[in-house]
Amino acid sequence: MIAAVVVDVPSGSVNKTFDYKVPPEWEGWAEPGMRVIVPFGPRKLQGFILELKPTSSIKGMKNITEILDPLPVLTPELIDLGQWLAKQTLSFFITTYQAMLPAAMKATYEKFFTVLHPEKIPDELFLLFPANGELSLNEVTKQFPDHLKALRNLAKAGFLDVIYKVKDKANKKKVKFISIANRQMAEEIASQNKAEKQKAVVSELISRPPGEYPLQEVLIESGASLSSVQSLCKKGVLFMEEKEIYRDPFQGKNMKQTKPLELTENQKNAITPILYAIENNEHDTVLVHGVTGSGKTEIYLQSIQSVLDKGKEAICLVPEISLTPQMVNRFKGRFGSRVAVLHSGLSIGEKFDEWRKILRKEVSVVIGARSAVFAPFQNLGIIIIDEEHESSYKQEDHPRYHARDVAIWRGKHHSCPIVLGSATPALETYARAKKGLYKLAELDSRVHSNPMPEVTIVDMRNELKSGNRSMFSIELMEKMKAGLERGEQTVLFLNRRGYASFILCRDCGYVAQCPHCDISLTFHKKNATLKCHYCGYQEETPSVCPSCTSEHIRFFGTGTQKVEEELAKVLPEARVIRMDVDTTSKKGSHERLLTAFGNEEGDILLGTQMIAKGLDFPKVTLVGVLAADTMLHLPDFRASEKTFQLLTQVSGRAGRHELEGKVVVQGYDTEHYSIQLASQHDYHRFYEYEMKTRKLHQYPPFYYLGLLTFSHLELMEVVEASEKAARFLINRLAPESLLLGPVTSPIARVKDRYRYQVMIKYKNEPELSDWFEEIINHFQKDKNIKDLQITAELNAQTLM
DNA sequence: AGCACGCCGACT
DNA sequence: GTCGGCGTGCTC
Repeated sequence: MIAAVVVDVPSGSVNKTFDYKVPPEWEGWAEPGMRVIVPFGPRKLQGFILELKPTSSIKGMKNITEILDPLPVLTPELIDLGQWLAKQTLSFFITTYQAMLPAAMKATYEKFFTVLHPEKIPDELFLLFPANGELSLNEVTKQFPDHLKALRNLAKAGFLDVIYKVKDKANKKKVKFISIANRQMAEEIASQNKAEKQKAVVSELISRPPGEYPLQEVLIESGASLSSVQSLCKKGVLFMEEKEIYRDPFQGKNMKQTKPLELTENQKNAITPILYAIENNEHDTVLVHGVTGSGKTEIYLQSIQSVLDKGKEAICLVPEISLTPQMVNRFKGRFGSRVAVLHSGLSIGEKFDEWRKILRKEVSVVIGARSAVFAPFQNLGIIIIDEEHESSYKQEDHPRYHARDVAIWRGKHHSCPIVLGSATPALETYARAKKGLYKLAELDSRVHSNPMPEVTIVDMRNELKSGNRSMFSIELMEKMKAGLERGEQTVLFLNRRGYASFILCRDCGYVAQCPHCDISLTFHKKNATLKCHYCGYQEETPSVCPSCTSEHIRFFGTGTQKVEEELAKVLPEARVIRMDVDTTSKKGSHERLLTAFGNEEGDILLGTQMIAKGLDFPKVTLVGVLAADTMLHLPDFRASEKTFQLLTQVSGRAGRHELEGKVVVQGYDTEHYSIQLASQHDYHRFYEYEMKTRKLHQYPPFYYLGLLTFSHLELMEVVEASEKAARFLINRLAPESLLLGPVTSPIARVKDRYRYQVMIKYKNEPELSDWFEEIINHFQKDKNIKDLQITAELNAQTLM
């Protein structure tokens, strides 16, 4: 039997399967989707079996070295999905398969020297070898780099052997358990008056119901040490066993059991097409467009319930789930231990454990971030994507997939519904729904029919004119004070995107720039440094302007720290909880701060993007947006859409329960339609307006956006390469397609590399993927241009 | 991606 | 003469 294997080498020249013989003893065990170790040249590599076949035309095939999994880790469906995805995203096969699995399953490689002819090895080198005879090349490089050469030469001469080892990153967590092996002996020891420690251990176990207990726990309870337990095991009184356990990130947390809520008329209408598709095993994509607080989550939960009732499985995607422990609690509360949670806040090991629960069919619901869309369920009944417009559903490195596309692919495969939920759907999504490609369910009122919060827009230019130079408008100040007096809470949102704190000279206008990238440096107060967010370059903050030596050089822009300081001045009695990258970098701090705010240990929650979504606190009656328009001027055709979405999300944090909510939006470009329409909670008018703009400028959803980006240290090289690519494409594109460029990228230089791009706006170019591939291959082979980097995207979300 | 093989410059 | 620089091409 022959196995076709993709190997763990992300390179174009080996982006195919290699045939290996399956040793007879593994026939019947080996299956497509299993990870294996195979010899590859002189090395050993991890790989995936994609296919088993009886014959092969390859001469001199080698044997598979080892099979790593007892069960396939990729289902046949995922194997197909990977092929499609590789083509779609112009990625290597191995890259797509690795993206589907938890990081813990990726291999690490290590080389070792072993001794073949001891008599030929000088003593000083011989001494380096550990007892097991395997000397790690890595260790040598680190500790005795001087000996490296000698060892290499000995290997070349054949006196040493080099062996290659493939290891799993995966560490199945193991814990020792003890139990009573012989109860009669145990009771004897417990009644004796010698060996106090042993007696304590045994008594502890006798006092418990029969069964196994974690060693560590018993030791602590009895005050004994490991040696007493070991001698008891030797005597045959106790039995000790190592067991694989799951790390449980939710250990010790009590989930309140929740019951399905009665749906409103509105919700019933929305859930009908979903339940219909579930009932009839039909694929359908349903967009649930519901204003904030309209009860989308309850629709998700009840849809999932109906999927589970049919014996099927469900995936629910949420953006960066660690941001909403509330959401996890609701799922765990409804479905208990049938839920696995996959999000970026978990350690590699924790993610691995959650994932294994899915593979072993120990759970039937997964809630998680983007990559959870690959959960290896085999009987999938629904995929829900909450906040479907979120840009985090698009992976920004290879494979550059969009979870929405993957979900729909899987929905077709399993004949099951895909539910997209949002208060502010992506324009693409809403357009498809209107066209009838997706079903549209509108939820236009909040569950408790409490009104949408009243939004006031404040033009900060007027504030400045009337002499208010603080960062809070009179209106916002008064409302904050009033809320404080009533014992209510405020959320202050600072939109920092496109508004980094940069250094500006007030005399000559000099702005500190990164010497390696075309971008201004960001001021970090912590150690008074200027940092580049693209390449990590750092320098000290100058005290005089490097350009005109003026001393009037200072940092502009508003950081959360600065807002916090200002708040302390104007509202000293308010307790402020600040949430930003600085205060949430430690694991769990995020949740802790939110819990503190929920327990009313703070009056004002001040933060950036991370507080915009999903928070639901009854006492919040005021939301302040400090700089609503900073994103509008970014070179991004989605700027208006993103601003509208963000303002709508933030406003939605106010007045979700009995108390009425108010929102104050501050900005400088307050006439802008995305600010005006967000304040009126009018998605539909925003949609109409924005669609006109997109049509006018020929952007998505009217056209797909293909993007080729070239980068090189030499400007001339990128210009030439991108022009060549443009010429290649222009002859092939359909007449209604548009080719723009080559032009410099919005960020013209990153890490000293110049960046040029070619943009293709197209409606239907089935061969574009092939042409992109051809271009990439061409430049890869071209020996006249070295070190040219090309990235290609068929459906670019941004131009940066 | 690695690694071997192979062909040219600077050393014992 | 040889050690080692990196350009080239292959890995079932």
